[in-house]
Amino acid sequence: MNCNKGTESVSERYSAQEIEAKWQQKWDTAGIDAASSDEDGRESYYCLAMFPYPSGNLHMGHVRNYCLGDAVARYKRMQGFNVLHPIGWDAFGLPAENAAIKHHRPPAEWTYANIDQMRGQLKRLGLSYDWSREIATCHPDYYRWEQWMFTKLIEKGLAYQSNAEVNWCDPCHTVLANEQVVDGVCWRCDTPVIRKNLKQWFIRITDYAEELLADLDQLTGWPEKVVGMQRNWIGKSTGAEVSFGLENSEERLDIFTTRPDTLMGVTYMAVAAGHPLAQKAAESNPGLAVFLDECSKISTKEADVETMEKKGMSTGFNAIHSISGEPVPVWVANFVLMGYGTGAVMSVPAHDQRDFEFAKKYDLRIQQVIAPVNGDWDITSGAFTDAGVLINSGQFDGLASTEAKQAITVWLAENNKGSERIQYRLRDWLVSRQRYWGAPIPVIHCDDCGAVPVSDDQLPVELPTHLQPTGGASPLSECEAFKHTDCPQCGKPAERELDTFDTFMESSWYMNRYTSPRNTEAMVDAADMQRWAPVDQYIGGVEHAVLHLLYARFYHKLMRDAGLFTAGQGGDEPFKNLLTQGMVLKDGTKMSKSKGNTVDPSAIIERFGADTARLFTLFAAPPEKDLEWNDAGVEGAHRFLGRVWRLLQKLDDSHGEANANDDAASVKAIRFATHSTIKKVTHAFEHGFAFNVAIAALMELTNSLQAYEPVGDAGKAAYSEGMEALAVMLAPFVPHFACEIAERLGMEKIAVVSSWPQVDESALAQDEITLVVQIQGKKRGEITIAKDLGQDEAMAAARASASINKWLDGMQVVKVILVPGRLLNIVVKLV
RNA sequence: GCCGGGAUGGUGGAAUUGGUAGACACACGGGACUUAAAAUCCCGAGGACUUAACUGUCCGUGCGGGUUCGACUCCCGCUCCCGGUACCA
Repeated sequence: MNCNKGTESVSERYSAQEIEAKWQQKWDTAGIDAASSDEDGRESYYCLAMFPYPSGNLHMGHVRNYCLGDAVARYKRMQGFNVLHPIGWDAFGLPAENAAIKHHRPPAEWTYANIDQMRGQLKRLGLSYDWSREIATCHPDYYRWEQWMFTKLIEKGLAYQSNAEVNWCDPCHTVLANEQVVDGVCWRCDTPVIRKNLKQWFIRITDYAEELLADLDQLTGWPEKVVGMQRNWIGKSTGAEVSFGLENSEERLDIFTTRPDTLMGVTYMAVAAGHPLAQKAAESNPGLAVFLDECSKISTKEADVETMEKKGMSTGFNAIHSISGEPVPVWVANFVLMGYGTGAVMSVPAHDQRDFEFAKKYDLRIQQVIAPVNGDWDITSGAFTDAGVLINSGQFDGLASTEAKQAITVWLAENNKGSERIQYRLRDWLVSRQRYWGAPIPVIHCDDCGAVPVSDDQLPVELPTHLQPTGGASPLSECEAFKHTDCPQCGKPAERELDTFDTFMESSWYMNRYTSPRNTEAMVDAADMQRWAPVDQYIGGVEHAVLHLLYARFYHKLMRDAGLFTAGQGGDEPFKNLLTQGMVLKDGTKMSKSKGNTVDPSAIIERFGADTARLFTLFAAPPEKDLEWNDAGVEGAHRFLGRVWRLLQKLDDSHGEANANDDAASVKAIRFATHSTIKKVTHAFEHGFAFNVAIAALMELTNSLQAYEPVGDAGKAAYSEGMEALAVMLAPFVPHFACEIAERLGMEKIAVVSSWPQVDESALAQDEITLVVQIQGKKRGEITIAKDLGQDEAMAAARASASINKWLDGMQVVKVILVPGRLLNIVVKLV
């Protein structure tokens, strides 16, 4: 190694801290991170990473998310796009209230302090955000538009009030979030939670179910799994609504079923504990009243409801079978929920496994009405849940399940006992939260006029920010100044709604607000939407695959339908491409404070610099997979930067032009390395963002350059070419470092604004190729032949190799498969 | 429970989407440099057996089957882990 030439730079070691401070200042001065509002001929590109909840400190999951986004944003800038890359704070939410209780500070104080802290950390990472567009959702300038939108939804009938159950803790006198219910008890006082019915606000997302489902087809830039999860979540099913009569009553019991073909197999009905029929039965049945009370002590979590022991009790009432007219006992079951559909289901134990187990447990009748098309089914062994042929179904006997669904539904409709019905699993969006730290729901309750939306000129309804939560009832209920107001309609004294919005409300439209974040005239500006929306690349955790992403898609359509922009201006969908990143794990589980397995990004940055932190998080795993944290790996990333740094030593001041026609084999090899790396790294940015592989390719190029001894002008030029390409391609990942290298290479532009390198195809041309030779699909050797040779020549070359030919001895060649440029597989058999 | 995803050396991962399994890195071992250490550089390495030999053979991508000239990749059946499950965000 030629160590003497570069003695001056040897003494100067790579110092991340100095370099990073220097370049952050330079970028800031140059203003290269701001999205340009001028028409400058560049195409727009909107890159968005999910904004953070300001929890206190940046964690590694944030670092990963934002480094991914920054790599994309920087790459697109280098490709010549005018890039919008904003950041802000999802600042309302439960943790702020919890912290407020713990530290006796109002949540606003805690939240804003965290924002300041985390903003500093993001800046220290050198992320190329347009800070002039920063937003915080807890600011009235932001949530006023959400309140405005809600009043429009009330006017349109898209927002409404209805009863819904919440987890209630009696001693704490408060509603508990699902997260605060641990094994059925309150996390703070260990009291079993009970369900409480409250009047709450809903938004009719079900009105948009069909469009939300249909438009999934447009989302070709989304991972298929996310599209599939949304499709399942919406859960469209076609079935029948069936109306059962009740013995000795005028009332009816309505249910929905996806299996009308099994209707003749109904042997009992099951209703929710909260169903009027159950309540009525309990009045004269103390045992049942006790059971209903027990049912109200399950948390509202779906996982709890579905996995608990299935229990029931008879109401003593009978329903009348819609077709047969036979009496059918009505039971109360703890797994039937009020508020999902009609709060009642028909039960067919012969053809539904849960019903089967329930029937076995309580010795209820099992009536088989579907038989397998081929063979028999032992109905004592379990439910037969497949489609088949109808039996024991009177006039419908012999029909196949699909025909029977149709026939029975038609019969029900003709006899006024039901109809075909499309049902969605998706339920309307419950947006009320009985919490303080959220956007106030802009409604005033008047004794005479009812729930009246706050008028435009009275918006925003500002949340008092000085209140102190205690863990009990919402402090808003004790804030007289907030609570009391006048009815906008009749002027009489009235009370404000004390609930606040679900924080998903804020995160459902922030992507659009970034297009005109300081707009005081409207929620968004149509021209700005035209320019930037939809988001070209959205990046965030898989955990948001359903809820956040579905609500945001819905809200986008609400905004469109409110006339804020047209489909042409903002698209029908808010996010064109989606990258779902995996979590950051340590010791196999998600990093979290409670588990004590967190790694503080600041400590890494302090020790190794931002570029090392960035490089490691991008290199350690493919973006969509979970990333296992590894301290040693961080050191490895840092060492890599040191290796590149030392490559500078090999350069002297000659900078000739690289020439593709230079025939020196070593020049050709290094140029091949350079240009194949450009190809690989570019491919990573254009297809799937496999940055771990892109960085591995850059490491390989580094290894090649390190092993290369530049000789003569052509050699030096090829070396410079490789170094410059390396510096520019490193810029999206380790921007400070790349800029410093580029500057030291004497490049005219700093790396972050350099244009992306082009592949010189002539440097990739090869005269000879290596083919793997397989016999019976097992690798037996390699041959190197001229690239255009065919199967016969390849066979000849294979036979010429002794180590290959020995496998062909005494064999008859049956078949030869040549995969051009890859392999030759020879299939043989004994002669 | 239901929906979705995953499993490849000691570790993180790669494999041009059916064509050389283990790129790149971490950890480890050996060597060079050094008074020494750090840093750096060079070399080695999936496992088993075998050879004078990095010779050669076999096995190997969670488990059990299948399709194919050829399977980490496709199909069927499992196991375990992770995410979501509507009030954590």
